[in-house]
Amino acid sequence: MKAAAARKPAPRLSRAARTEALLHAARAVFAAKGYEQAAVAEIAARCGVVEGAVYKYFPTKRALLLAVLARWYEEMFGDYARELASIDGARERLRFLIERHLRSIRDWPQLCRLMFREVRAQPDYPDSPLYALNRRYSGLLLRVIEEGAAQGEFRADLSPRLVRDLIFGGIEHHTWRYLADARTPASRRAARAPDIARLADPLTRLVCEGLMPRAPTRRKRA
Amino acid sequence: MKAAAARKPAPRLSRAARTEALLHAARAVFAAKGYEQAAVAEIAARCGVVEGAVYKYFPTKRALLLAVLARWYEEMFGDYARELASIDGARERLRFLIERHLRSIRDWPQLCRLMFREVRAQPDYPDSPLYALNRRYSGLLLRVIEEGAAQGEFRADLSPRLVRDLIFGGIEHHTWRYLADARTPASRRAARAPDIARLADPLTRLVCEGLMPRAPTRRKRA
DNA sequence: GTTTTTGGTGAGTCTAACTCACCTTCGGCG
DNA sequence: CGCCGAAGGTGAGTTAGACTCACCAAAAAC
Repeated sequence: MKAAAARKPAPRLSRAARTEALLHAARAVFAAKGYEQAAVAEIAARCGVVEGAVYKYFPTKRALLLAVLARWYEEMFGDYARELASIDGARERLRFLIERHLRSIRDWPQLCRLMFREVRAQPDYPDSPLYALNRRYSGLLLRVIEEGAAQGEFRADLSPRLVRDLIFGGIEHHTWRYLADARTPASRRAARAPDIARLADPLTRLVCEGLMPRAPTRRKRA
Repeated sequence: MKAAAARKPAPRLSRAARTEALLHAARAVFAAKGYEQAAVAEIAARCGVVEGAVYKYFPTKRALLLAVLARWYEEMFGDYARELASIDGARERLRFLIERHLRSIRDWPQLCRLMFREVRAQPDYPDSPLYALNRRYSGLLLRVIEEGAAQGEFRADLSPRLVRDLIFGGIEHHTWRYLADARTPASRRAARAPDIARLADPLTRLVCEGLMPRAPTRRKRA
């Protein structure tokens, strides 16, 4: 009772600083509660402001979510392209991207889940900046597949987009249980994180070599 | 003005008949509007009853959704197992299930979307009857893969579950744009339905043979 | 020191899921 | 045929949370 339901005086920040604080708090609350269960009032309270203040910075709750995720995307995939450039061979590049994708899901299951469930499913998604960010990201994998096909390391009779979607969709589906459960600390105990070391390699093999056995598993020597 | 905002007299149905009518109306409304945009009042109105009446039959809006989808699942996959039994060869059975899955998505994109977005992502899903139905369905594909491996037609060094998830997840991801857009008749014009004939085969080839070229594409003769 | 700009407030409105006390019709039973 | 209990249906609530707005006060501009 020391605060005695204290009325809030008023801290005061610049627009940039307040935006930063709101994005930080919003990420935490969205990650912990999911979109619908998250209350704008709680995000505001964590910054020491009142609910109405949030709407001075973001027009809607949804816009706040999109801003949180855009920030995360930029943090995350900032230097993927650079790292990728230092890897030789289509198959090795493929494996790298598969492993990175798995790692993103393992490390940020709640934000991935928001991306999959709240953003990608909405009709306004194709026009949002997040769509552009996602295209840039998934374009990395697409280009690896296309280049692999152009140089004869991959077969050229399959749509690169189909291959890309098989990989991303397959990973998402395989890790879905973890994505759905890893919300509260309580449930995270039950949901075991995907073991990247044991997943990246079989996945790469499956995509590259297929389900049917190869006669002597001949490996091309460059 | 001919109805003059007519007050509703009162039709009256048995519990079974009213439940049926509500499920029918709810499927239409959920399919057209999605879960959040669907109003319980509208579902009720389509049956000529008032909103409160719905809650005599279903405890929550969500329970109504689950009942709608459970009904749909049962309609849909009633005789899959039987049809599947008449097909020989793991690869052919795989192709059959891939094609059927694509067909379900093409024919019921809105309900698939509800399944993916509203049901599967919820924490109560693993305890719901829908989860059991889905396990039964996806078990068909899993068993095809396992049997194919047991009989040497498929390689045995890959987790069957990983293969299954790659297929289901890949299909879902590849058709996502259609799933997300095919809601209103207006938007369905833009979202072209997946061409099953042009998708089932490459998908089967990709999964079976892999991304890397095979020397002479040797096909086993049984 | 005055004015203007802008961060912040708190008391609203609005919508839609859900509740509840009551009404009314139907089927059974003397 | 008339009563009565059960069950379908009603409509006026309650509640929660997103969003709005008129106003205030501190900082910045002049």
